[in-house]
Parts: sequence; structure tokens; C-alpha cells
Amino acid sequence: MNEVRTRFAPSPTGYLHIGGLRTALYTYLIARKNHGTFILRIEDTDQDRFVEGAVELIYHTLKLVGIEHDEGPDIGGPYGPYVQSERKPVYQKYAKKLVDLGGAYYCFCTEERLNHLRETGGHHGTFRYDGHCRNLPREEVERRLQAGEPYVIRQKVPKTGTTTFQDELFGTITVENSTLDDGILLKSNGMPTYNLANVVDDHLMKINPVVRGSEYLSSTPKYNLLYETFGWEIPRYIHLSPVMREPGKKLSKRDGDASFEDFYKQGFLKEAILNYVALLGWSPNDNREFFTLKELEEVFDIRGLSKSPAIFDINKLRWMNGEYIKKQDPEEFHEMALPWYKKAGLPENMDLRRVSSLVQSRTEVLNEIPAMISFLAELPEYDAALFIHKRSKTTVENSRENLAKAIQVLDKLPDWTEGNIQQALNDLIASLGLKNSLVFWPVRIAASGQKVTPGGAVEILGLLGKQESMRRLRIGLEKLKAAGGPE
RNA sequence: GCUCCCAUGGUCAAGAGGUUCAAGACACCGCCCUCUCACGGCGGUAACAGGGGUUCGAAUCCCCUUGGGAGUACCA
Repeated sequence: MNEVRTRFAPSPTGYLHIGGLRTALYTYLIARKNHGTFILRIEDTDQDRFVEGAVELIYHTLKLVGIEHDEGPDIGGPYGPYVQSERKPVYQKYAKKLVDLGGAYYCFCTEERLNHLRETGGHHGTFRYDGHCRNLPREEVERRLQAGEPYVIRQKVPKTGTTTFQDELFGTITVENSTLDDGILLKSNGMPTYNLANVVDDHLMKINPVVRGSEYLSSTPKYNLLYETFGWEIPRYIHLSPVMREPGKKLSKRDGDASFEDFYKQGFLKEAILNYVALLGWSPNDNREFFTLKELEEVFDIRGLSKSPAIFDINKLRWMNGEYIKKQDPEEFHEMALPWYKKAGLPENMDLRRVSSLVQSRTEVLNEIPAMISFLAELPEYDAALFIHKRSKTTVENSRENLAKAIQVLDKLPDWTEGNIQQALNDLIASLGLKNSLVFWPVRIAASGQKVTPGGAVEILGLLGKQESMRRLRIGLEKLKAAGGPE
């Protein structure tokens, strides 16, 4: 059996989209699972679409998530160069060879003629090259070439018959050759199109299987025709179904576009993103859903790949991210959370490790942290109505009474620790013979000014320190007094 | 328009003709835990797109319809 060599071949046109990341992942896993080689190739034959810094971003992202290539532009390898723009002469050589073999031909049609054809050809998308230059006499071709006329090299697709190929996932696919266009292989600027470059490079770099998005499914027959006229062995194919967004629900700029980089910056863990993406269109043969990259390298199997498009569900990613966060070592979480505490403006002297212990189990995405804890930095404006909570049986009246008593007790505490606070409040509750919530609820509300908080009254008071706590509790009491009701 | 591909709950999906009057996960709902929320525990709602075949038997095979995706560029 031949060595497995797969390649991830992105175009440097911007950030790495989630779908692209998944393609990279699967391609990588197929190589690793088979103890093969994983190659990175940059497909930059369209210089107009080149985006500055895109290549670096690809390196960075792949490295960050741990998808490391064995051959590629930055590390070299026996089949380089791995950047298509640097392989220009190679394509020209093979394009001409193709002409000699009768699988392609020179075409001198101008942009204008083609546009005219398009306009008069009926509906959009119905254009097919009319074969104008398909059978030009050899002498005429030579003459025009000599004259320096701009040209393009087109594939000469048979007019009749069918072409069939096998896809490991989709099975046998057959198309009528008559539906295939004489596509351009070599552009007038001497650069190849994908149609030529992928075939030449995959062959020269001994890529097998060829793994790519399903958007190439319908053009694969044309590539096979090329392999055939070259007399090259046709590779195995694995086409991957796409990842889509929720229909009608475009991800806004605010949510961040669906690039790895954006999610990462928002506070999604790289392991969680990779794990989620792995499961988008693939499932293991059991019900497991938590995998490290290393584990995926062991268990990945293309039989688990799905043929239908998968919709990216941010909800499940969030959940999975939350699971990863919960499983994090507390110290590790603390380190990751720190920048977000700064963003929330927490006081320098606050016990941030304690904050972390309260926040870790409540965080799905790191960027929710500031909103969750900003009340610790500053008491929000709030209404006395917050003191009313049906289930805790609190009212403005009893809150006023109990908060006042709590203030008395707490004010006397010499040593402001959670343990002491808890003890003092418990004692108070016991002496009054009340339900816990009757005291804890108003205290927590006054301390935080929020209905929902990470941690309870005791933890919050502990974090705030005595001075700030007492200040807030008294503000709460004033609010309650102002809210009226019988004394 | 034409060509190719796909089709199990809102989403990801298991299921490769009979042990499935269809797993699991997210989301949602309820209960428990509880000083709020979250966590955790327990339970629930929810699907084989429709119609024809084939077969003793179909989510599983075939056809049609419908829906979705892709291609139809001197983009990849």
C-alpha cells in the first residue's frame, strides 16, 4: 500500500474560517491516523486575491491548535516549493505538454469576445466556452504565438462520453462529458488556474488521498481527464461536505465572523473549538464527544464522516467551551481569566483567586466574565424592588428589618473573613429563628445590587472587604427605608 | 436554466433490511439540590420530508416530487 500523503491547500485570502480549519483538521487526521505525511501548500495563483499577512495567520492558527505539517513552505520538504506562485515554470511545462498530448489547446479569444458570448448566451451561469479556438490549425497557432498574441491554454474536454470517478465518501459519480466546459488551465499571465495546479501538484507531491471540500465534487471529472491524458495514476478522493451558518442568521460583526481567530479572541479555548469542529460532520463509533487532538489522531475514521452539510451551532460550541473551562485546572483558569478581570476594573487588592473559584463553573466563554463581576468593582444602580423575592419570602419590610440586624452584627466583626461572616449571619438567623434566605437575600442584594450574582452573600462580602461591604449594606438599608412601608 | 451531491427531532448526529413502536449530545421544559444564579443529580417534549415501488419485513434498496448544498470565473 502506498504511503498516505495528504495536503491542506488554503488560499491566502484572509483569516482561517471555521470550515477551513475543519478541512485542515480532517486532512491532518487522515494522514496521522495512517502514519502518513501531512503537507501544507499555499495556493496563491490568484495574486489579485492575495491578502497581506494571510499566510502568517494560517501558520499561526494551525500551530496554535496543534495541527503541524511535515512539509510546507516554512519548513521545506522533498517536493517543494510549496507555494504555487513559486512553481510557475512547472505549470507552464505541463500545460504545454498537455497541448502536445491533445488534452488542451491554445486559445486567443479576447476578454471582449468572451463577454459578448456571455451576454448573448442567455441567462447568467449558462455560459460555456464555444470552442472557437479548439481546432485552430497548428500553423495559425504557431504564427500567432510568434506574433506575441496573448493566449490562454484551455482543457480539451471530449464532446461525448462520460467520466466516472470514485469518492471514498460519496461513492461512484458519473457525469456526461458534454456538460463539462473547456476550462482555462493556464491564464494569460502565465499563472495556472486551480484546475491545472491541483492536478500537477498533487501528482508531483504524491498526494494520496486527495482531501478537499465538496465544492470540487463536480469538477473532479475534469481533473481525472487530465490525469488520464498525462498518464498519471488517479488518486483516491475524499470530498468533505461544507459547514454552513444558520440559514438567514448571518453571524454579525458583533458576534464576530466565523473565523478561528475571532472565536479565540472572544474567549473560546482552542481545544474546545477544535473538539467542536471535529464533531461537526464527523462522529466516532461510540458516544464520546470529548477528544484531544492526540486522541482524534487515534480514533479518527473517515467512515464517521457525514455527507450532508453541517450547520455551525454556536450554542453547542458555547456549551462545550464551558465544559472545557470547568475541567480546567483552577490555576490555569485563573491565568486565562485575569485579563478579563482587568477589563472589568476589579480593585487591585481584591482576592482574585477567590473570584476565579466563583466564576469558573459559571463561565461558558471568557468574554462573559466582565459583565458577570463588574458589580464587584462598582455597585450598580438598582431598585429597592430587587429586595422582593417570592421564593425567599422577602419583602421590603422584612428586608429592611433583617438587613438592619445583619448590619449591626457584621459591623461588630473584628476579623472580616468568609468564615466569620458566615458564622455571624448563621448565628443571627438562629437567634431570630428565621429561614436562611430571609437574611441572606437582602444582604446579597445590598452587597451586589444585582439579582443574580456568582457566589452568595458571604462570598461577595468577603471579596468586597469590610469597609466597602458596610458602605453598600447601608446604602441598601437607605433604599429600603426610602421605599416606605410600615416601620 | 443546466449538471452533480445530500435528506433521521430546532442543531450535531447513531442507525450500514428484522433484537429500534429510532440511541446519545446541545438547546428547551419540569423536579431535586440551594442564601440568587450557575454547577451537579433526575425526568420530559421533540425526528425517519412526501408519494410510489422492491421485500415476508424498510429510516435503511429503487423511482418521482419537494427541500437543501455545490458547480457552471483568466476564484480556489
